[in-house]
Amino acid sequence: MSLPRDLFLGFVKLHILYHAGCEPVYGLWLIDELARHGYELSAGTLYPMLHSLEEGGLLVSEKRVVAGKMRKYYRLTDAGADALEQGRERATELLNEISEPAPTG
Amino acid sequence: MSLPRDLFLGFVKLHILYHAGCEPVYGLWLIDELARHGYELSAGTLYPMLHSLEEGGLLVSEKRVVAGKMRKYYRLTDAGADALEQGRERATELLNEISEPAPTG
DNA sequence: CGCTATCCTATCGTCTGGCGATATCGTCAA
DNA sequence: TTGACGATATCGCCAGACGATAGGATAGCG
Repeated sequence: MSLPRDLFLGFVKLHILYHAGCEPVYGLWLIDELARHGYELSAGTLYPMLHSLEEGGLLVSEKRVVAGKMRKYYRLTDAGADALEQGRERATELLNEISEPAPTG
Repeated sequence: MSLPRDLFLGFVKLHILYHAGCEPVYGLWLIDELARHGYELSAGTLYPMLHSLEEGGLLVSEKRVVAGKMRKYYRLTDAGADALEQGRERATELLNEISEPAPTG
């Protein structure tokens, strides 16, 4: 059985921030990359997500024409790097906690 | 600067599942416990969350009267344990990935 | 006994956001 | 010009996050 999606969306965003920190990324590439990690999102989910991340100051975009196609490349901002770092810490803390054996019952 | 909340809500739910797997938990205790981990959520956020988790079959509840007060205790179901396990894996994978040093720029 | 404080859960109204489906835009090929 | 293709943008609906507030049960006080 699959998990409710809302459990994962934060993870997805963190992934996006990370990739945008490695190199400029664009929509369809992200959809593909995330699918490789098991997160299947449609364009109707990803693009608004990107927009809100940009609006929130975590990403900045820049239009480029590649092979005749317009692409919007997103890069991580300082605030985005900060958010990613906080996400890292939170995720570490979460894993530390939930990885302790839970008594069944 | 604080992160957008939606980055964290999945983490919060995983925390809840974990705690519910350790021992039966109830609303206000969770609010307190989560606050200790830096997640401040109000009752209006937590209770509907609990309800939807139960509706989704990840938790089951049981009413108990403690010190004269009615409390609804939530425990993890098998499906919930499964979800938690998947969350663990995802979180591990996420951390593995985003912990690699990202080339600046 | 009634009053009030306390503890805990439930819900209302609003606004945000996830989603599939669809529209749109720019370029290349013929 | 038309069509195909790579990509982004948006519409419309429904779920859900949120603060605020209500509800309900009991204990303690007088």
